[in-house]
Amino acid sequence: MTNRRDAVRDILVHSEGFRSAQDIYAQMRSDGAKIGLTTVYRALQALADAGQIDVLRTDDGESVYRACATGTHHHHLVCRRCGRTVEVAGPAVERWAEAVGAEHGFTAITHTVEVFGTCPSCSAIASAG
Amino acid sequence: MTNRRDAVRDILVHSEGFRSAQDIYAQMRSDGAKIGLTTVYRALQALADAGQIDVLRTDDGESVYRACATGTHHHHLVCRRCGRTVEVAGPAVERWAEAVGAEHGFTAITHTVEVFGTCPSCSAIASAG
DNA sequence: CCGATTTTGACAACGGTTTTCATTCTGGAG
DNA sequence: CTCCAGAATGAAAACCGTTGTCAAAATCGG
Repeated sequence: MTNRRDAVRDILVHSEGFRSAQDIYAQMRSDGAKIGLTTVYRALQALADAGQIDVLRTDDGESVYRACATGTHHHHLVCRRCGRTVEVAGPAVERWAEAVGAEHGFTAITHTVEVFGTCPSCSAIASAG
Repeated sequence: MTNRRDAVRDILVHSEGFRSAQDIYAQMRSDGAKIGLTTVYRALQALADAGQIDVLRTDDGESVYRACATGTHHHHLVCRRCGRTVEVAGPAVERWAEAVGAEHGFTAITHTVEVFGTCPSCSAIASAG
């Protein structure tokens, strides 16, 4: 039964930004779901393995997950204040990464790129307050 | 006394790629140094705070450190096989990150970029073996 | 040398993640 | 429906890197 897995994915699909496993677990429990933390982790791993969600590590070592709109390669622009996330394509970076790798004779280039900033709403709040 | 701190930095300076705290600790002990793991962590934090070393998280949540040649902003091209690291400047990425942020109205843009690949030596080994 | 301050490091605590293992659920066979 | 095998589940323990605690040791100023 992948019932729980679907439930976990559902949370992610309806979330704006990245969510942590514990976060998702807490929400499911407060929604009344009978699910264990273990199962949340397992569902998350399964989804990540299936390429249905993205995973990345925060600076404090927590894994965060997000259901991405597309299955294609892209990066994220994340608001450091509210967590709002925008998916961005970056042909320029892809080319840059390839070029940099090639320049040093490296092959099979991959890369991780994350852009952080303060979103318009949060900027407004910040400058107002 | 920053004796230990210097010792820790020394290890990093003479290392090719990124090293983990535990890794550094192990090496110092096997070199005969009388030092505690706690102190290694503290030294690493101090060095990172002083901007003398770079820190990043591996995919499995471990923090790894590296003494960088320059104090200016740059990124890393890391061999996924042997860990060899090349510091690369990427004006193009900087501009791209700024542009992407601005395009969505985000301010105070920062970014993390890491490029991974297989270095020439390791490529040779791989194709040979 | 003496006291104040800092540094050190063994050990415990922490927190997120993973493993363990007994229980529950599922689906097919009889 | 009952029985069984295999998969899924989840509570609790184990793990592991990291951080905090606190007493002992080193260092500095006088």
